[in-house]
Amino acid sequence: MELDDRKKRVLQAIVDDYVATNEPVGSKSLIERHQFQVSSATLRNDMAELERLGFIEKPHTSAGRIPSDRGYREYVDSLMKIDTLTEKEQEEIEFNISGTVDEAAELIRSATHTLSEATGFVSLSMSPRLRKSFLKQMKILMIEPGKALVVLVLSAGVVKDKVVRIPNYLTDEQMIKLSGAIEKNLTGKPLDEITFVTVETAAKDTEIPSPLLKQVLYEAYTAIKQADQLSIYLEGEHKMLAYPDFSSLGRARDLLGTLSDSGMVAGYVNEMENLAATSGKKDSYMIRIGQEIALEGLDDCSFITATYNMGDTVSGNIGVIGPKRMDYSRVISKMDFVKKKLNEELKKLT
Amino acid sequence: MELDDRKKRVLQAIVDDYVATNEPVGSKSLIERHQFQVSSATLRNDMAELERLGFIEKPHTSAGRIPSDRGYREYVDSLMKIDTLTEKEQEEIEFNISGTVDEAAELIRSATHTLSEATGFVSLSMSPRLRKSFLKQMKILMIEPGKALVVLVLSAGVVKDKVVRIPNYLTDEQMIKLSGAIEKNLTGKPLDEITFVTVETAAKDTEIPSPLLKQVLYEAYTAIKQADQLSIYLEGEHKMLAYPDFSSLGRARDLLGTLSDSGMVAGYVNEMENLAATSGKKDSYMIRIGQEIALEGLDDCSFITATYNMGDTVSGNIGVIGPKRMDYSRVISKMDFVKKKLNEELKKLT
DNA sequence: GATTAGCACTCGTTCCCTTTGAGTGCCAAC
DNA sequence: GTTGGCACTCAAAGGGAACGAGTGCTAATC
Repeated sequence: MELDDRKKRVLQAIVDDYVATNEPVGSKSLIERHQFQVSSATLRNDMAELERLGFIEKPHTSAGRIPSDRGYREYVDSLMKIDTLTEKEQEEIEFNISGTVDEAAELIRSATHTLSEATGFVSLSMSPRLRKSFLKQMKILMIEPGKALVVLVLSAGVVKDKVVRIPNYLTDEQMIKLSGAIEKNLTGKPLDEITFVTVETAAKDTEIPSPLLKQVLYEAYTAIKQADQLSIYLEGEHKMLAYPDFSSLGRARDLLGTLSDSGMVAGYVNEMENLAATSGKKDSYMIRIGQEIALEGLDDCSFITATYNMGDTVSGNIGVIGPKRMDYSRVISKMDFVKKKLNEELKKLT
Repeated sequence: MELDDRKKRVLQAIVDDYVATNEPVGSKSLIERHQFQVSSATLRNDMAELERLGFIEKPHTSAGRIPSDRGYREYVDSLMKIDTLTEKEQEEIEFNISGTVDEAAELIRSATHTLSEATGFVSLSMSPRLRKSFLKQMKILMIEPGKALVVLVLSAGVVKDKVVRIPNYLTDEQMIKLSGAIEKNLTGKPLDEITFVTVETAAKDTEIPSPLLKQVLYEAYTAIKQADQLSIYLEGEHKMLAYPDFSSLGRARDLLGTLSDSGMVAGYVNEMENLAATSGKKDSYMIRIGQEIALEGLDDCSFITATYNMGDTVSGNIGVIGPKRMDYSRVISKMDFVKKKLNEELKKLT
């Protein structure tokens, strides 16, 4: 059931006006603000039809219309045109992201910060998904008797480490031999193919007594697995309080409560990413609107994410969470630009 | 101008009632809820006097009284009695803090989490102040040409590291020689006594060409200095929205906005700590009430901190931020218990 | 001199009623 | 298919009365 041209224009105008004013849009104000060559009565008919089809809805009988989730969906999928950033906006973003930082994690964080500043919304970033990266180096450093530091250098230029407990009477030499053996056998293997058995096999030809070995191997193994763990960084949560969409304390609380559970949000972003990857669609961004977001308290939000890349096999996400009554075009173009810059800077690091 | 006994009791009762009900307290309800052997008129006289002295105030002419900042101050300084936790409360806290964690940072974080859960307020922790800790080990690991990892093991059992850029043509051996030399000369020195010059001197007898050396030394030096940097962790900000004290969107926004600037909060906590240290007062906690807190948007909050210890020379802070209309006794006793448990667990780690 | 009963007064809160106005749906005419 | 007209709806804004918890003050009492 395709919408005819005028209905499309009407829907577009309603979304635009509602985003701009936060007031339900009536047929009359639509006529005033836009060049429709028909009367308000005609628009009223169109609006009744749009409502019947589920694109717009009424807060109450005698009010104007507001877009439904489906209406926003139609808008972002086929009605809006992504606008380009001004020179100044571009410069601001560039200035904040590029520069002196020379560690990936810090770079990603500064991109996230920039994203929140530029949009005025909550921004987020996921740590790079390292399961496809491979081991380049592994060192085990004795710290003191019973304690060692496992240092992993991964292909994406990432360094991870973890303090582990080891048997007291393990010597420095044994440690070096062991890490050498593991390193030799596992270098080049993607993290997600490393299992405890792989690690055990790798260490076979060291002449360390087996019970001792087992404990250290287990620790080394968990260190490797931990490197693979996702973490999320959120910024600007408090900015949501500035939007009238969350002026009710209850909504605001639900929203911030959910956002404070970073594990949950991380899981959701991950899910979005997987879905996008398997669906084969190759948009430069993913978007979820209102009830499409399966997180409590985000019914009035939209959730937009994009993917950044570190080398060939490693990627992560950045994203924005804002009121669903947002200027999608601006937000998307800003996020797109931040992503682009971030990718460029990440490339420089490797 | 000492308050007489009855006035003290009146002030105490007003704070207690106001904390419990969030309603301005009138002379009549005071008589009803407490066993005063005098009439309401007498209390009215006392209240007028307490107001004149600045301990309580009226939101408007025909309302009851609420404690002023000064009133709360008097209350926490001399009126309240710290109550003890129930078995169950203690167990809950113990359960959450002790356990399997064997890294200090994680332990501190879990204590912070517990603190927020137990009080229902915002909790925070500062990373340990490492400037008084000393270097135990230093290793520089080659990662790839031009990149190395500086690993520092500090006396408090803390491990810090940083990826640094080094000249491309520096060899592995040179690196080992260099880190050996630095380590040998700086081991046992407190971080805050290490300057660039110290590092430079330490490396003197390596035979590495000087311009090369300079860059690496500078990187090593910044790595050491960075280890000393304070960071803060905040949790439970959204919980503040649940309190009627912040039911006005504006207040809530100011509060969360300020809390989101973690550098600022960290600076403030640090200042509190320094002040307490120099003033020589040896309370187990520090407390700031309302306007005493020099941070925007925290006028209606109280800020309570305590100090945890890692070894002899290293310490950090944990703290709680809640509405100043809080049950101080409960919060303080909970924080005290969390601190005690945290200290115990930290001791086990070393 | 401290305490008390009594009383006029204040002022935020609550409730109810009216008015306003933007917006709607529907119908008959074009 | 489009339009002007019209009756209808309903949230929001405004006004005013009644309420009531609380106050300060005064004059009497212990």
